[in-house]
Parts: sequence; structure tokens; C-alpha cells
Amino acid sequence: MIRDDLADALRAALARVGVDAPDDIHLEQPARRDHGDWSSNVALVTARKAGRNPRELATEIAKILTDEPPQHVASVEVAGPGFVNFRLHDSWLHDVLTAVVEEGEAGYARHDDGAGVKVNVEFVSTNPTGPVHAGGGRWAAYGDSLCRLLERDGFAPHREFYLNDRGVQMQLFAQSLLARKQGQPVPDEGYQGEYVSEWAAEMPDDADPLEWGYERVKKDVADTLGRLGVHYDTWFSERSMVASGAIEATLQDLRDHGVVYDADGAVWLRTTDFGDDKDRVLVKSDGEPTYVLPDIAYHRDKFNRGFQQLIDVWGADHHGYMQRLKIGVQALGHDPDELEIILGQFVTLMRGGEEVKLSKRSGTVVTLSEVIDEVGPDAARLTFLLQSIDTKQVFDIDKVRSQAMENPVFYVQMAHARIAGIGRTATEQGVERLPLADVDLSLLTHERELEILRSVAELPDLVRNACAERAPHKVTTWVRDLAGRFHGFYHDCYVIGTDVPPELTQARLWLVEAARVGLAIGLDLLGVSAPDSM
RNA sequence: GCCCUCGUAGCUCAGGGGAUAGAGCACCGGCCUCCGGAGCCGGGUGCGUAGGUUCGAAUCCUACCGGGGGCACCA
Repeated sequence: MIRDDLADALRAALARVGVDAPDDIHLEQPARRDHGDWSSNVALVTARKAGRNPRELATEIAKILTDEPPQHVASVEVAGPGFVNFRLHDSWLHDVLTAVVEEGEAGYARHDDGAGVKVNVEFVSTNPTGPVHAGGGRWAAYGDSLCRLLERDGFAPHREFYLNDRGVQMQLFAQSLLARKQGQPVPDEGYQGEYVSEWAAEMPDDADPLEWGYERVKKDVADTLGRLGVHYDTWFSERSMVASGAIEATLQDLRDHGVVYDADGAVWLRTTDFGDDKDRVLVKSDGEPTYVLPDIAYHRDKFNRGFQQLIDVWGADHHGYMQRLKIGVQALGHDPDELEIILGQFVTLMRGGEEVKLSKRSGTVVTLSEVIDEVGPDAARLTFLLQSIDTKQVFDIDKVRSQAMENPVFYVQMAHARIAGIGRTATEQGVERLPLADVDLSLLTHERELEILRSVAELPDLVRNACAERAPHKVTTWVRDLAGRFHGFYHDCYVIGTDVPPELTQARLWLVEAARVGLAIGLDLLGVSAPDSM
């Protein structure tokens, strides 16, 4: 990898001038092309400590590297306050091409940073009292793509859905189902949604409304998320912890850690020891646990199952609760950093130019399933992953559905379809792609061609960063950029045509393959299909 | 009152210590003898305000202003 070569060269040069190198030599591809292909700030970073002037230091380094240039390096320059800029021969990009097509979809931009660490990612979890609403799609797309990134970065992610299947809401849901079944109005606090009537009609007369309804919800949720390409490894039931005694055991565990006391007929967790404003109740004076205790028990269970890192994806409305759960985990003796809670901002749904008010009580809920019906799974997923999870999102159904340019999913998929089209044309015209070793990649000198390779060269770092920052939307940004570059290439550079020399066709066929691999990896990370035709 | 999060182009958003801040949409004007025009090219007085840290701040810190969300023996 070119960057490692450049870093080694810089390290050697620093040693020659007697300056201690930093542990991590920073190299980046500057935004501006005239700043070179790669740039390093080592001189700026080390100058102060070494008591040197950054520009002078950079100049000495550049001199050394100019006299004995590393492979692919055409020139080394000093610029600005003391950057060391490398200008490379195009051959470094041709090497990128070779690496991409040799490693392929499975191997390129795959790392072992995670070293197989088991990471439990919990997302979308709800009360099993109805379908997933439209906003839930954001957590589904985010959580699943995060898992795909973790997997590609070498971790062993585990997708988990927590079912709050114990408590009042389940009772109300069951009562609502039964009432509809009997043609009665649902209870005041019950569920008014249309789906309750529909499901009640399906329910056999002898069914237990609670158990039957529970299964019906689980099926609906799994089907809907499955349509988005989201499949869980574990559906974890809160009730199962009552049956197994895990909740009692957790309480005892907390007592053993000395963070629990009894007062006013209730059982309290001494959260003030960990910075909370007031202590929190674990078991109410009526003997029922609050939601805190089962949640602590649940996370204790995850650790007991061997996960070294836990990630929870929650809506921003759970913010106030985050600290309590982290304290609970800490009180059990875990490092609080082992539990990572990601708060996602909400989605506003627009339809017909107006905001769709989501009200569970009145039953005006737009389900995720309906959204998928309207825009399709690919458009839904890509749209949910268009923006950072930290910003609230406006999901305009009409715009996402329109197969127009304001919909990036078509733009990106079109690039992949065009690549497949080139393959079809090659087949029709009897053009066969020769083995890579027999092809002269040095013919790839057009700016459009090099732009594609520069983009593909960034993918390994991009995967690493997007994973570490828990930011799948960075993959979306990258894929859109690569697609744009490909469209530009496609327009200006024919792969197969009357004016194109056969040797250039060969080189471009491999370039197209490299672009295909990049797009396929990116789209896979997003969980969006890569169609051969549209 | 306290906590979290966001404020970047007309609109939707990237960029989250580096050198002249980007993309899409919208708007205006150009491009089709050949791989899909669902495309390509050209057009831009924008980082909420005020301080601070730094060789360097859209990025980090503090305060303030504005949007969203939270602060239960509810889940």
C-alpha cells in the first residue's frame, strides 16, 4: 500500500535528520490536486518538540526524499506552513487497480482491525404491540449497515432485537384485539390503529389474544425488516428473564456489589454514587420491578453471552434514560465504555408537501411497511442512510418515490447497471477481456480514468473511518461520488467503440471492473442492491 | 433550570484540527453517427453570534442565540 511506503520513507528521513517520528505518521490525499497526490504534516507536528522551524525541517525531509525517491514518487515539495507534498506517477493508481480486481468484492477494503471481537448491536427494539412505524426504518437501516461495516472491519457483529413483551402495553394490545374481534370499541387507553381490526379478523376464536397477538406482531416486524434486508440473529424476550430468574439474579448481583438499598418499601439503586442527581427505584413498593431492572438484567445477559462490546441504537427521546442504564452496567463491575449508546434523531415524514403527524393514539401511524410499498426497499434504505444519524431527517415520500434526479438511489444504481451494460456489449461484439497480466494498464491516463481509481483507492480508509465513527452515511457519500465519477468517465471515454484501440479497450475493461467492485462493496455495506439493469 | 443534539450555498445535506469549504436539487445556458440522455459539461459575494486554545479552527473549549429531544416508584 502506497501510504505505508510513504510513511516508512518519512520515518527514515526523520531519523536521518535526528527528529523523533510520531507513532502515527499522518498522510492524506489533499482535496486540492495541486497540493499533490499525498501530503503529510509530520514536519508541522514534530517541529515544535524538536525545536525546529517547520518549513526548514520539511525542506530537509523533502531533500532526502527527492534524492532517493520511494516507488511511484515523481516529486516531493514543501508547501504552506510546512507540508510535505508527494506528487506521484499514475502508476500508483494502476497498482490500485490491480489490487482491487485481485482482491475482489470479498477481499478489497476488508480489515482485521476488529480481530474478531464479538459486538452485540441492538436496534429497532419496541413494544410488540404493532407494526414498525416509518421512523423505525432509520434505526433498521442504520443498525444493519453498522453491522455490515463492523463485519468488514473485522469484528463479529451480532444483530439483536429486544422485545418488551412484559407489562401493561401488552395487556392493552390484547384487550384491543379482543374488543375488535367482538365488534366492540377498543379501551380508552388501547390501540386504535387500523391494523388491530385487520389482525382481529385473522385471529381464531379460541386463540389467546395476548399470545396470538404477540406472534402476529413478531411475524409482521420480521417480515417488514426482512424486506429491507435486515435479519436478526437474536430476538430477545424480556419475559424470558422472568422465567429464567435472571431479573432476580441481577438484583442479587447488584446487592452483592453493594449499590442497592431498601427504603420506603421500595428497592433503590444508588446511582448518585456514579454522578446521577438522585437514586433510582429498581423495585416499586408494590413489588413490581421498574423498567430499569429488566434492562440492566438484559445487558448483563449480553455480557454473560460473551459479547465484549455492546451497542444500543435508540431514539433521541431515550436520552434521559441513557445514563441510568450505563450506571447499572457499571454497578455490575463493567467498564462503562463497553456499552455504547447511539442516540438517533427523528424522522419527519412528508407526503403531498405536508408533514404527516404520527400519533399512535389516534391510529394515524404510517408503517414502515407502507413506506416500503411506496418507494421500494432500495430507495428506502439509501434515503435513511443519506444523512448522519445525529441530524433529524425529513423523509419526503413523494420525492423518494419519484424516479427523478432528486433521488440518488437511481443515480448510483444506474452506474452499476451501465457497467453491466458494457459487459453485455462486449459479449455481443465478441470482445473478450484478457488476463490482467496481459493488459497494459499504463494506457489509463485520462483524467476521468484516474478519478475513478483515486476514489476506489480511498475505500479501505473510508471503511475504517465509517466503522470507527459509527457513520454508515459516509459510505453513502462515497458511493455517490464514485457513481458520479463513473458517469463522467462513461460519457467521455468509450470502452468499446470504433475509435478505441483494442489495447485501450482491454485496460478500460479492467478499470470498469475495478469501479464495479467498488460500487458493489459500497452498495452492499448500505444494504442496497446492485442491479445489472434497470 | 439542568442534560443531549443540530445550526455550512435559495433548498436538502457532506466535510468534524490543515493550505483557495464541497455535492445533489432548484434556476439559466450548452451537449446525442457508437457502450442506456434515468446521463454529461458550464454558471456560486455560504460555516448562527462573541470570545478562547493552536503555527493553523467550519472542525476543539466557553458563553450566548435559534431548532429538535429529554429530565417519573411510565416503558
